[in-house]
Amino acid sequence: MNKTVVKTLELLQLFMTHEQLTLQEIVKLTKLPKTSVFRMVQSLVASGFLKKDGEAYELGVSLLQFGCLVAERLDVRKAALPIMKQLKEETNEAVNLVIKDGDEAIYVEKVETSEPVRVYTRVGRRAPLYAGACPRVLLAFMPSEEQKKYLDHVELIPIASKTIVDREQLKTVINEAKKKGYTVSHSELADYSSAVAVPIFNHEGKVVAGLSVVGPENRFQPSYIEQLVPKLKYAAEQISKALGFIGGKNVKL
Amino acid sequence: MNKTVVKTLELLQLFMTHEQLTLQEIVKLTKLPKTSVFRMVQSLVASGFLKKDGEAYELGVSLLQFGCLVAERLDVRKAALPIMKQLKEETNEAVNLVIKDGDEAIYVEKVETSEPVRVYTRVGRRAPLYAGACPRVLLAFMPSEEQKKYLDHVELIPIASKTIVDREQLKTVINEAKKKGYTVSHSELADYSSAVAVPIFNHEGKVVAGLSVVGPENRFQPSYIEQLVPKLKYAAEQISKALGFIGGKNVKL
DNA sequence: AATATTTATTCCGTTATTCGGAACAAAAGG
DNA sequence: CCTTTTGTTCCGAATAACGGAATAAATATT
Repeated sequence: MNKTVVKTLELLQLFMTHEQLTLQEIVKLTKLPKTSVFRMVQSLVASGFLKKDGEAYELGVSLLQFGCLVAERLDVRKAALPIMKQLKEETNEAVNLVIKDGDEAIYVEKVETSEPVRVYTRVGRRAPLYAGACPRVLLAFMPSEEQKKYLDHVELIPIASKTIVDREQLKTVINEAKKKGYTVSHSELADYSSAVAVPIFNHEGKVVAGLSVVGPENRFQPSYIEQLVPKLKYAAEQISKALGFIGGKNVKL
Repeated sequence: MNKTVVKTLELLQLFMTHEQLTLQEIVKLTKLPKTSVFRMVQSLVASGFLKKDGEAYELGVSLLQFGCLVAERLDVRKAALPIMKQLKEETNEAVNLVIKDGDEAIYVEKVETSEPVRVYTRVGRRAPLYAGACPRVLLAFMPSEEQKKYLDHVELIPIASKTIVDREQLKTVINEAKKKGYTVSHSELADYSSAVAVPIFNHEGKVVAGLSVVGPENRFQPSYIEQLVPKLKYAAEQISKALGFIGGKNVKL
């Protein structure tokens, strides 16, 4: 592996949380020698990944191009989008699609609602697999050994007021999700926001994505959730079918 | 500057034109020693910029995150989107927004139409500044010395059937654009597609983007274009105002 | 089933490149 | 005018990248 490259790309990651950074600021954040940072930044600028905007540096538009390519090439996303829109029409709630990336969930598509009170999620956002309905549905339906390994090692850090931080409770919730085929979250990733999520399977019967309906907590009462679940399940089924999943078969676990 | 980093990021650029690449294929394309390519690819995988999908490598979802961040942070885009949607409603044609990135134009936003016959442009797509209405409008309104330098050195390569490849003709078209405040293209970037574009200015009176209406060539007759121009100009004015441009003032050239 | 072939990965001595302190330059602030 | 801050260049030392060759793994061929 190539140390310099990894370090340089780590540096680039700083720009995920900082819109603009001056050389000095990068030096402080990375605690790397100024000269080294300078060289790395130069290289990133030369490659179009950063650009200098007056004093400070910011992400280059090349990254926009890459991002769009990735979005286009995600075929779950392609299959899901029309059905997500339909689901939004039926429920009048925001609909999200997440996939697993390592030990994290990443939001790859969203359909916003026009409701005055709504929950905003950003495409590209990451969340741990244990928090939030949509990430957790990925966790619940992942191969059982992998799941076990994850559950044994993961550190449960609170993100919002009701993030599950108890390992046993998490296991219970996951088992319930597996049994019922969906999972619900209240204020796990953001306060006052709730979600209901179901899994999407590919042609091999493997979970490839989670589909969720998200909205303000006060609206997500049990009776309302009961109404949402069949709609979500139907949508997920449609998407899974589009990916070649043969309905009815048992999921490999 | 950091050679290894630049080379590695060059390698990554291969994935803009190739959805998937195996190690072998990368070696052939780059003509670099296998071991070096291997190391670079490993580094990119470690940083989440590539991921291994079975045999081959493909772009990692980290890039989706970066792309979304860039999109969000482009304030021209923020200001333009609602007005672009409105313009689409008025004209029933696809609307594009491009900005300049070095010697190229890059499409940063689009609003699609529901017309059966339409032109598809991908966000993140690049085009030279001399071809297509939208890129050319950036060229026409850029600072005159910079424009001169560009025009003296650029190599005019045909892209579609009517791409302008004659330097003098290009200069004429640019001067016309400056005078009229808009420019038109027919089959310059893609056959049978036409566009009308106008400039967007920021608070300093500098051109920061081009706004265009794109559609099938047969629909874009002179009489139709005459109808489009005022609508486009009005929309561009709105966006420019949102960016702090004080209308009426002369543009710095 | 054994062998050939292609592709991926590890090893390791050589050397080019990165490293980083220090000096320098430029700009901002007192 | 001097001080301070931030960005850029220099250069010898040290390390990290290089790449040929060997190995391993997976595929194809006989």
